[in-house]
Amino acid sequence: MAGKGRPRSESTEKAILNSAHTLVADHGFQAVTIEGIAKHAGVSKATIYKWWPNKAAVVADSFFKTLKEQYPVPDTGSVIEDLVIQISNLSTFLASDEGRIIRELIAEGQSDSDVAEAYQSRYFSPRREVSRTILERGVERGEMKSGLNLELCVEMIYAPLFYRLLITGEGIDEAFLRNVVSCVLKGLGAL
Amino acid sequence: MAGKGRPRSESTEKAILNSAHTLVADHGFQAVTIEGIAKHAGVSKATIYKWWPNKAAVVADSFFKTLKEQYPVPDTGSVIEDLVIQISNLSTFLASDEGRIIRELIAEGQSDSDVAEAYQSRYFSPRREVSRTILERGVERGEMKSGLNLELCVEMIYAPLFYRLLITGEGIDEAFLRNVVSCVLKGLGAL
Amino acid sequence: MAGKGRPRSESTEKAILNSAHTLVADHGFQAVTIEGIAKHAGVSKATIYKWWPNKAAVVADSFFKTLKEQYPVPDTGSVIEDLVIQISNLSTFLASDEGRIIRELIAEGQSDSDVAEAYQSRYFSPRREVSRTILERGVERGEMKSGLNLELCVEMIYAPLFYRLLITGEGIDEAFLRNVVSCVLKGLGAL
Amino acid sequence: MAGKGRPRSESTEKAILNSAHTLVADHGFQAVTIEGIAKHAGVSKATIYKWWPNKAAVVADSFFKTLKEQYPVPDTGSVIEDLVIQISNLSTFLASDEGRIIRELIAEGQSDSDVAEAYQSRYFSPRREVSRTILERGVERGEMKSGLNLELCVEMIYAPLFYRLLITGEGIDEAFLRNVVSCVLKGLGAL
DNA sequence: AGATAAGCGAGACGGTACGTCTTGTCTTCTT
DNA sequence: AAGAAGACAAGACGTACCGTCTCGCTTATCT
Repeated sequence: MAGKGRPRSESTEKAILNSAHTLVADHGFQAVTIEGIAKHAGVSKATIYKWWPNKAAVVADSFFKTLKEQYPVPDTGSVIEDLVIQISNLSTFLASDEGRIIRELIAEGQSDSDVAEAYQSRYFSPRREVSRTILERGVERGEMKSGLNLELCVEMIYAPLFYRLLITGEGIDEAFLRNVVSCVLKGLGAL
Repeated sequence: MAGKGRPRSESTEKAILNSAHTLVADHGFQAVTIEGIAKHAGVSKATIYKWWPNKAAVVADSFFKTLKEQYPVPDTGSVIEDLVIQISNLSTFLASDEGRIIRELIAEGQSDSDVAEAYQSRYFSPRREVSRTILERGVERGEMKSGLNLELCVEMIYAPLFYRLLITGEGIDEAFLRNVVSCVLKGLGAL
Repeated sequence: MAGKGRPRSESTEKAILNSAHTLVADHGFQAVTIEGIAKHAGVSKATIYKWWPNKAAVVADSFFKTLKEQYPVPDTGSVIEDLVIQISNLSTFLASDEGRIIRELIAEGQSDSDVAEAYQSRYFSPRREVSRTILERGVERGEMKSGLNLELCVEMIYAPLFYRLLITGEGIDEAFLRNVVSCVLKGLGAL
Repeated sequence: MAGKGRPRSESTEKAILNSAHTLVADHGFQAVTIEGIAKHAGVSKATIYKWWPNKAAVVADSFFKTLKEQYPVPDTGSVIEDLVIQISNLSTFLASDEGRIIRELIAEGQSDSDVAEAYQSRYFSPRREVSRTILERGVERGEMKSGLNLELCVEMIYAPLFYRLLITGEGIDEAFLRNVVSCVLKGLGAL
């Protein structure tokens, strides 16, 4: 734990991430430049390049570090209700101005696997885990049959959300989500 | 109404689109530049800008014009089989090197609505229409109940495909597609 | 002389050379940057780099193109007078603010042989030639003996000038120059 | 009053000067950086900046401290021979790889008066003093007339050397130096 | 001995310029 | 007109040094 040399400045790091976040939220990922982030943060470009390899990495970091804590896992006693609440929260966020960032990160992830890895592990995995927990709780409670392919179940519930967000751009309302959830549970024979 | 002056050169347009396609296929969307396309096509940059507003437009055009004709609509007599065949063809293509282009166009579409509009109307709509036809044929045949929300049905069948392609990057095999299709049809009460 | 493509803009070139000259005259060679020249000239950096390889080349060009015509070759009938007049003019210029530029170019020339070549051929050679002409005229006139090593003569007359300018920094007055010229002519047995 | 605190490390100073000298000898003044010297010497940049104001100061110091002792003052009994020997030694050194450093320092001196002052007082003055001594000895010996302007004499002997080194780049041989020396002595009426 | 003070290596940092690259527009000549 | 050639302004790229700044450690002198 040598710790030689001047230690990294926390305030600088924060300034960079805050600036990145602000700028991307205001102008979109494409329009933001490292140079712009540096200027906005009152920081040297070299300092940014020292700690992050490229714009996507800074923005990803800024996004994930700034993220508010997750919503609490809903627990109404009904699997369908719980799932609808959770996914509804998620989709509200993803459709928001703030959420535009992650849509743009997903876009970036198509050609930068580091970014893809980042949103997978830092964003989606934890959220999928919550859905899984809800499902497992339903099985324990006897509300749902056991022996289901829960992975597939989660996947099919999340998929239409992203399909609308990324491909068709259609709006997402609770009725749609409710339809999706009940269709998947019925279709997999859970109910 | 021919118009005065020298007419637009067809060979030039072809050269541009071919070059765009080749270069994107070889190096990826991000790495390709208008300048590169112009050089590769032996064409002036200004000529490209005259007919397309930006790189994405050229690449989109090159992609859709180069596209081979669609597979014939499958007709085995079974809705599930037909759907699985169709989606399987689609997913095979999307997962291929060639298909990487459309994944990158989807990425680009997150911040360029013209591109989004383009792949919607020129690529996905026709394919969704095929699926819809298959479903309608099933209803006519009495294989499926009538009165279903076919839009939702198509959406839920396509969604997991793109979810894997764009978000998780997981591979797609026929078993997965078969699961998805039967789950959706069952879930919506079609069978 | 094909002349394809947009021709090089004369006004741009002039703006660059003028800016380079102004800035170097005002702030010195070291303090001037390509970026600064570009900004001052209202020109893109790339345009400068397109036509000159580096700062020294631009400055050298700007210096030599801006140079007023030479003083007329003096012709008083006396070799000594003529030489003193010519060298005096030269040294007055070299010691001036304007002349600081060429002193700095000579400095640059120590590590950039292109620059060295430039001031040799574009500045000093023509001036040495004038001195040589004066000497030759003296020989023709019978004022000086023939058979002298004129090269050496010119060299020894110019040398003390640069010695003071570059090494000792001492001022140069007419008396000094007169001493030098008469010493050299006497020393080489010209008189 | 030795002073409190850890004393300046001699080995560090030596390492810095040695590195500066080596690097400048190998790559030239322009290509050398403080950062490079620090790295090569295994020393902190801040330590260099603590004791020297800039690169030129370090290099000047390194050059003058590393300098071998001067050649002994020649004493053949002939002023011309002594002068030729001395100047020949000097010019051989200045034309060498090692001597390139001082040429580059002279260049630097055009825009940094501290450097100019340094080579004046630490390098050229002592050498001019030697020439002066030779001349005075000649006067004492009766080999030369007295009442001469010795300053001018020394100046005119040194000048052609530097003129060739710095301006024309021409080589310097003994014959040339002999010509110069005898011309000057004759020209000033010393002989 | 303990306190005090400076020297020093390591390395972060803001700043500035580098030289390159691409964009989108323009000007000229050719077809 | 259409188009190739290519100049151009604009501005970001990622790199390199500059000179300054913490750090923590070392090495002395002075209580």
